[in-house]
Amino acid sequence: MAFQTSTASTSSTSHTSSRPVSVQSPAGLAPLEAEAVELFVGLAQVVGLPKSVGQIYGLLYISTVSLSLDEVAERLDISKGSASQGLKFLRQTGAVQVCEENDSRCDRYLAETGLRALASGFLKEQIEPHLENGEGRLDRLKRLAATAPAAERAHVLQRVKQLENWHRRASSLLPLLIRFLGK
Amino acid sequence: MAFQTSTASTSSTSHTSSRPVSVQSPAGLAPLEAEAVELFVGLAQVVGLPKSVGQIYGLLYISTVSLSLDEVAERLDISKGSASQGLKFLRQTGAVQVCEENDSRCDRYLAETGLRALASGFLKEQIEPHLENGEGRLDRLKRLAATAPAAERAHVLQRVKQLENWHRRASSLLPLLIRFLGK
DNA sequence: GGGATAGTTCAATTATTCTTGAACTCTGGA
DNA sequence: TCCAGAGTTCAAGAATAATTGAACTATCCC
Repeated sequence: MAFQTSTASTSSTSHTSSRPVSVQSPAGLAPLEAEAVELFVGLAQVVGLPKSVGQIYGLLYISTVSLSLDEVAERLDISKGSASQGLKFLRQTGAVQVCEENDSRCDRYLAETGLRALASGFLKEQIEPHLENGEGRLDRLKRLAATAPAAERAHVLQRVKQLENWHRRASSLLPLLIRFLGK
Repeated sequence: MAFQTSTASTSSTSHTSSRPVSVQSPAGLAPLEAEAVELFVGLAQVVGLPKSVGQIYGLLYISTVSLSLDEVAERLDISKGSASQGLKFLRQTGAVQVCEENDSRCDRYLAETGLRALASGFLKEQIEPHLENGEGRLDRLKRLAATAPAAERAHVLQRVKQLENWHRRASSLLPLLIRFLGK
């Protein structure tokens, strides 16, 4: 639950040297950024996502400007590998976007901040697949239930029916949820 | 994602010997039970609960009769420790109940099968705490945002306001969800 | 009390998941 | 063509979480 202890970065070109606390660009997070990152790390854990994903999204969420992969990795003090994977995931779920109007050669990222987009991306990627494969499971269960010893059959079939009911409700809940969160 | 590979139990008193496949009482799961257990193991993973919790609930869910801690542990081939912890959790969230009308000395368990009870127990235990401590986080963030460099202040305050909005919505969603799933 | 059964706890082990970093691909100059 | 920067991949290592099993407490019955 802690959050990465901030061992300050190693190599930083030291011109002008004096930097009070709240920096605006290079490696190391300003307190505000650190707090935002921490908040999203917590959120990530709740929904079962790796910490690095929460860190990355948190940083982009609070950032005033778009950031490149390298900047993200450096500021959060995580490897390029993690940053790459995290950003890939966030792109896939629609939680970040590659910034258009780009001067530099590399991609720059911006957080998508619409709750609807975030939630629906997450639900589609993380929940829907499970609901779908649940269907197969239920079918198998139903078939097995039909062959159960007579004494138990009624009970067991009732349970399977209840599961199917749950499944139906969960399926219908998804779009409702998205609507509730939408705009 | 697999589910415990079923290494059949070691010591079983072998009278009458011939047992085709679908047994009705002692250690080892009947195919129907195994399928139910597997289904709930999957569900457990989705919501971030340990596999053993899914196994235990799955077994109790499909079971026609109440089961004791020892029976649960033996049939699932898990340790008493796991069974104890898993059952404790399930009791706390209201997903299983200690069976009244009890002949034997030990406690016997029955699955609670009302979707509303299950969902609200889960949400209360697993989600609500995070929402509450989120409040503290938001406050801290707000305070930091107020001290941000002027150039960023407006942007940052806007983001914080958005987060507060999300938080409000999530809070109001919880009771709605429970209502939707209820009865 | 003494012995047996039921259940809990928790340190050590085991399993799972995340992160790293080096090797790799791709692309755009020079 | 060759180089340099941007980004990806994935095996190995580190970090986390779950499970075991043995020691313990509590209770019931003789």
